[in-house]
Amino acid sequence: MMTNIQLAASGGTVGAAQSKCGMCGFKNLCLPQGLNESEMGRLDKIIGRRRRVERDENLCRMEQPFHSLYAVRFGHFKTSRVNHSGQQQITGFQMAGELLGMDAIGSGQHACGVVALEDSEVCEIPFSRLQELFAEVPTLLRHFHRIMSQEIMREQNAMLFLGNMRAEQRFATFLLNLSTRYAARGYSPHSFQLRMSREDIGDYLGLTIESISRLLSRFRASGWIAVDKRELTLLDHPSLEALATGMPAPAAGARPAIMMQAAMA
Amino acid sequence: MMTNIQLAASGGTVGAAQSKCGMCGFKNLCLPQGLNESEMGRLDKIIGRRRRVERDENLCRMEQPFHSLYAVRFGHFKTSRVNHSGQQQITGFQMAGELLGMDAIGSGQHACGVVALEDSEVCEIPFSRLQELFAEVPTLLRHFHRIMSQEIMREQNAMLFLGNMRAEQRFATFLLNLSTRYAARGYSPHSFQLRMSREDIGDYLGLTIESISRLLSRFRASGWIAVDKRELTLLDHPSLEALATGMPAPAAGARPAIMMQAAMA
DNA sequence: CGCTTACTTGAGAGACTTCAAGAGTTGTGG
DNA sequence: CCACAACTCTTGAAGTCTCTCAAGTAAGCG
Repeated sequence: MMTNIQLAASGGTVGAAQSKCGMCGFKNLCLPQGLNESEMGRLDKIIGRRRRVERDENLCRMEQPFHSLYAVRFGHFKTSRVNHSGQQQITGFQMAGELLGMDAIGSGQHACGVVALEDSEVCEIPFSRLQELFAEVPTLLRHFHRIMSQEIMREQNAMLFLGNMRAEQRFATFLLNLSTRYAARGYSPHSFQLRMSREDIGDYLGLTIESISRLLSRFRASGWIAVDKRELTLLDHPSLEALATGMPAPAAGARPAIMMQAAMA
Repeated sequence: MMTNIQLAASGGTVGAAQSKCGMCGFKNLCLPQGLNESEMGRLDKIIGRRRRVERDENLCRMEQPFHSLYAVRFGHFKTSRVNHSGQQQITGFQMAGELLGMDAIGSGQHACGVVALEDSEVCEIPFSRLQELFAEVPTLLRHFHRIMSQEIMREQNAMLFLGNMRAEQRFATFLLNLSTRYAARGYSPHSFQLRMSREDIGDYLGLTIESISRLLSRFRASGWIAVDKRELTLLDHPSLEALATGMPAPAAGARPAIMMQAAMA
C-alpha cells in the first residue's frame, strides 16, 4: 500500500522541488489552480513552510487568533466546533488540495478547531501576504473567491442533509461524496479507507455512533458495501445513489446526485 | 406602524440622494462598511439599480446564471434549496444590510433560490464590476472577504443546531438570533414581526410546521414569549438564552450565546 | 496478558413526524 | 359589504425513527 508521503508526491519528483506548488500533484485542486508558471512562483514565495501535523494533533484550536490559511498537502483533517453544552459538531473532513481556515477571516479568530486524522502535512499560507498578492495576481483573487464560495455551498449542502434527510440518506450521501472526492484525486472511487472514526462520522451527520455502526451493518447486509474495520468498498453505486437522491427504488435511470457530492466536500 | 419604505430611509433624507450608500441607514452593516466618502462614491457608481421585489416574487431562482450580488435595502428574503426529492431546505433569512448571492460565485450559477417575504428592495451589485473595484479599493476587498467568511460561519452555526440541538433549543436559538439582528438595526430586540410563515421556520430549522406551531404554544404557555399571529414578543430573554445554550435551568449567571446569535444571521 | 479504545448489537424510551380534523384569517367576486 | 374559497395555523392521536442505556466483542498497545 502507498504511504501518505508517496501519495503527496504523486505526479512530481521527490526532493526540494517537491515543496513547490508547480510540482505538487494537487495544484489543480488547490489555490494555484489556473495560475501560470510565474504567478505560481510568486505564490510559492509567500507560502511560509510545509508543516507536519501528527495524528490527533491540533493544527489549530477554536478561538485561536487567525494568521494563516492552510492547504492540505497530504493526509486528512477534521474541522469541528463545540457548543456551550459541550456537544461537538464536525463541520467537515478535508483532504489533499483543500483549504482550511476560511471561517476565521471574518472574526480574526478560528471558529473551528482542526485536528489531523492521520499523520499529515499542510502548506501554511500567511493571509496578510496572500492579500498583498491578490493585488498583483488577479487570477489568484478570482480563484480565491471561487473557493470561498464553494465553501459556502459545501456548508449549505450539509444543511440540506442535516435538515431533511433520514439517516440512510445522509450516510449514502456521505459515502458517495468521499467517493467523488477520491476520484477527483486519482484514487479509486470504489475502494478507500475511512480515515475518521464512527464517532466522527456521527458527529458530522448529526447521528450517534451506534446509528453509524448499524448503518454500516445494514448497508453491508444489503450488499451495497463491504466493510472491514475502516476499509470500505462500494459494491452497488447505483443503489447508493438512489438512496442519496431519495429515490424509492435503486432502479435504472436514477439521476445521480453529482452536484451535491461535488460540493459537499 | 412604520412602513418598509420609512424604515429603509432611517437616518437619511428622502429623495434621489437616498439611493446612495452614504445616505443609507444600513451602510455600516453592509458592503460599504469602513469605506471613506470617496471610496463609497466609487461603489455607488457600480451599483446598477435599486430593484423592487414584491412579496413572494423570486429575486432569482436556483441554477440561474450568476451576474450580480444583491444587498437588501429593506424588506426580508428567504434563500432556499430544493433537493432531488423535492424537499426544501431554507438556508437563511436575510434582512436589511445583508448580502445575497455569494453561493453563486464559485459555480457561476445560483445554488439558492431567493424569494421576498414581503415587498422589498435590493441594490444590484454586478459582480464583474465589483471585481474591478477590488483592485482599486483594497479596503473594500478586505471587507468583502470578511463578509464571505461570516457567511461561512453563519452556515456552520446552522450545521451546529441542525446537527445536535433539540427542537426547543433550535427554536430558542432562532428567536434570539432574530432579536440580535433587529437590535443591530436599531429596532426592538424584544418585539418584532415574524416575516416568514411557520412552514418557512420549520424548513429552516429542520422541523415540521406542526412542531413549530407546538413550540410557539409551549413557549407561550411557559411565559417566555407572547405571540399574536406573526407578532412576537420575547418576555423572558434569560430563559430563552438558557434554553439556547443548552443549560438545564434558566438560572441566573447563564452565559449568553452572543457569538452564535451574532453570526447565525 | 491485561488494559484501553473502537466498534457492534439488542432492547426500551423518547422526540419528532405523520395523519387528521378543525379553527382562524385573508382575499375575492358578486 | 358579505359570502365563500383558499390558505395558514393549531391541536390531538398514533406511528416511526433515532437515541439512550447496556452489554459484549474485537483490536491495539503497553
